[in-house]
Amino acid sequence: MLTLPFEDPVIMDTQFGANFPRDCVGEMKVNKQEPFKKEETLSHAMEDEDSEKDEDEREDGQDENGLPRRRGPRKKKMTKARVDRVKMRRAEANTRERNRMHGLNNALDSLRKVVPCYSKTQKLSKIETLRLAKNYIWALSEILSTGKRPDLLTFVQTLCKGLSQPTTNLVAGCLQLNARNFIPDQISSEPSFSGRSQYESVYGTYHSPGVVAPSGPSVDPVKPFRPFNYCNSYETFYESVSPECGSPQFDGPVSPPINFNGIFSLKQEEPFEYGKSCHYGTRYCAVPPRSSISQSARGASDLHFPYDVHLRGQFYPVQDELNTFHN
DNA sequence: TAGGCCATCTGGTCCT
DNA sequence: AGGACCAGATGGCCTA
Repeated sequence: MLTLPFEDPVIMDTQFGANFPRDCVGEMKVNKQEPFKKEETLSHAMEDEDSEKDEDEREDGQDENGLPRRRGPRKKKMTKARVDRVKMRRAEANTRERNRMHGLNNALDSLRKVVPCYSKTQKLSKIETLRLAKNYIWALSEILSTGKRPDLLTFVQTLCKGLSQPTTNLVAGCLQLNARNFIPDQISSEPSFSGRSQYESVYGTYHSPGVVAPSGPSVDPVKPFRPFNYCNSYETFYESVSPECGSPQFDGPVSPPINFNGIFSLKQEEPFEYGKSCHYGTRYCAVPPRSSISQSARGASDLHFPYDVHLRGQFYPVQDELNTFHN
C-alpha cells in the first residue's frame, strides 16, 4: 500500500511543514466533527487502567506527550466491566459487519447469475462481475435505443471492455457457444442491416422466437429484448423448466475460444467442463406458463438449437477480429 | 514466489 | 448510544 501513517514525518515535512500545529492536523483528520469529541475509541479504551489513571492525575495541563491537554469531556475510567463491554460491542460489530458483507456477497452472486457468463465453478471476481454487469447494461441499452441487433463482434467488444483477459475469454467463449442467447433481435420488423452482418454471415439469419409468437399470452412489446425469449426456445428443446431457467449442460462439438496473451484460439479439449461453466444468460428468465411456451416457441418454424450447430471453422473470422481488438 | 482475490477485523464517520 | 457504512490492514488461499 502507498498509504503512510498520517503522522509520518515525511508527510508532515512535505505537506504541512515541520512546525505545523498538531491541533490543526487533528481538525483536518476529523473533518465535520468536533476534534475533541471523539473520545472512547477502542484503542483508547483498550489502554490499561494505569495509563488512564496517569492521565487523569496529571495536573500540569499537558498530556502524556507534553502537548497542551485537550479540552472536552474527560476520558471515563476503564473499569474491568467497561473493558468487557467494549470488547463485547466490538465483537457484535464484527458479527454485524460479517453479516453485512455476506449480504453484499449474496447480492453479488445474484448479479453473477444474470450477467452473460455464470459459473459456479469458475466464479467471476467481484470487480469483474461489476464491470461485466455495467457493460451488459450498456449493451442492452444500446440495443434498446437503436432498435437494432449488433453483430457478434460488437457485442463481445462491448461486453468485454475493461475486463481482464481470463474474463474476456470466458465471455467470448460463452457468446460464441451460444451467441443467439445474448444478442436480441430487433424491436420491429424493420430491416436492421442493409447488408449481412458478420453475425449473420457466421450464424445465419436469426428470428426471435419471442417476436414471432403469433398467439398466446402476448410478448410485452415494450420489452421485446429481454433475454426471457431465449428461455422459450430453451424450454422448447429441453422440455424442462428449472426455477431459474438454469444452465443447460453443454456437450456439443465446439470448444470455446481461449485467449492466450491476447490471441484467440480454439481449445479442442475439455469442451464439456468448459461448457458447464458457461451460463448462456438463460438464468435471466421469468419463465412463462408452459402452455405459452409451447404455443409461441413451437410455432416458430425457424427456431434453432440453443447451441448453434456450425462448423468450427466458422468461428475464425470473428476470432481474427477479436484478436485484433485485443491486440 | 509474487500477485490477485477474498474474508475478516478494526477504527472512523455519519445518521437516527 | 448504537447501528450502518466505509476503507485500511492483515493473513490465507490459489495460481501462473
